[in-house]
Amino acid sequence: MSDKLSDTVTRAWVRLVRARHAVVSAVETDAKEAGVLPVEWYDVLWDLERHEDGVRPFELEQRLLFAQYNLSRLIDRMVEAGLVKKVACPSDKRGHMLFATDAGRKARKATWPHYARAVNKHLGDKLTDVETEKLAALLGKLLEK
Amino acid sequence: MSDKLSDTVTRAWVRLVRARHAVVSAVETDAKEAGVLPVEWYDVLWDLERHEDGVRPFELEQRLLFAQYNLSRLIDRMVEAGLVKKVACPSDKRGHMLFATDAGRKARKATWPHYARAVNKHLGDKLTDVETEKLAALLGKLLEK
DNA sequence: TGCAGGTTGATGCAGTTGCATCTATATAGA
DNA sequence: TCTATATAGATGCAACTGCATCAACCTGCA
Repeated sequence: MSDKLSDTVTRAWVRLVRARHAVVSAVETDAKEAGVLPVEWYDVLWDLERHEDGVRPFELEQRLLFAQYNLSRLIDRMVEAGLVKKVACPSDKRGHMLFATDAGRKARKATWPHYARAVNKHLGDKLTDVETEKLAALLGKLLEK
Repeated sequence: MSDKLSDTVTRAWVRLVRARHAVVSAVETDAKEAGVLPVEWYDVLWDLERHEDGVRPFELEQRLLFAQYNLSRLIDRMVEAGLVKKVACPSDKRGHMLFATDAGRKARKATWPHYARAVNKHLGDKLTDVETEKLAALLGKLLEK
């Protein structure tokens, strides 16, 4: 393991940070202007909709890479906002199951086209299909092991 | 501009967010364990070292993509920590010039090998040189205009 | 020159994050 | 069964971020 960084690796590192920052902040700015849900809220709701039988917070934590204490409070806010429902978990008294409420489903649905548009604009439109595929593949390698 | 997101674009978007998160948080964990400077501190110092004649905060803001209010306070903390020196700007009484102190230079230098190792480990070693080059090129396209 | 509008940087405040720690419950093993 | 250890989730506190706004200063133009 070297203490030297090649120029190539350095460039990839810097650009990974910057490109993500550029894309995410552009998308979030668009979302904010449209007055729709923040990305994390969207992601949580989307996960809950795909798992209709209820989701334990720790599952969400693993799938969406949240810090435990952040997720705990995010869920509180979403419950407060009426988008998520918390139900005591019958099989584990420490925990609870989470469900999207109707309002949550509705809000997510209304949010979706804004994200689609923004992601297309700030990411999809800047690359050809082949390039996008390649990018996803390379990023995937960074996520392995 | 479509309200539909292709699977490919979606995958690239998700992985951009996750890969950056995975790499950055792994690198920061290593840095924290080693007790060296946080990345933003490193970046600021590095920029100051490369511009020996002093840097205006707004330049730093543009080059390193900081929010103005965050940078303002980050600089205060770094001045407080003795790593950065603030000098009234002779040509513009609103602003000041920033310089790295000797302690700042020393801290940055001590930090460097840890980042190099961590970035190699969490990014460089996961891709071939050609792949890294390609990744940097594709990410670069996301940063254009 | 004098003023309108822009730029630089700071800051009060509310909301969020990170860390450490706590409680309650579950589970594995003596 | 009883205990030790692990896991799920919450929370107090300090630090940080985002927003809005401010004061000071600069610049261009009438």
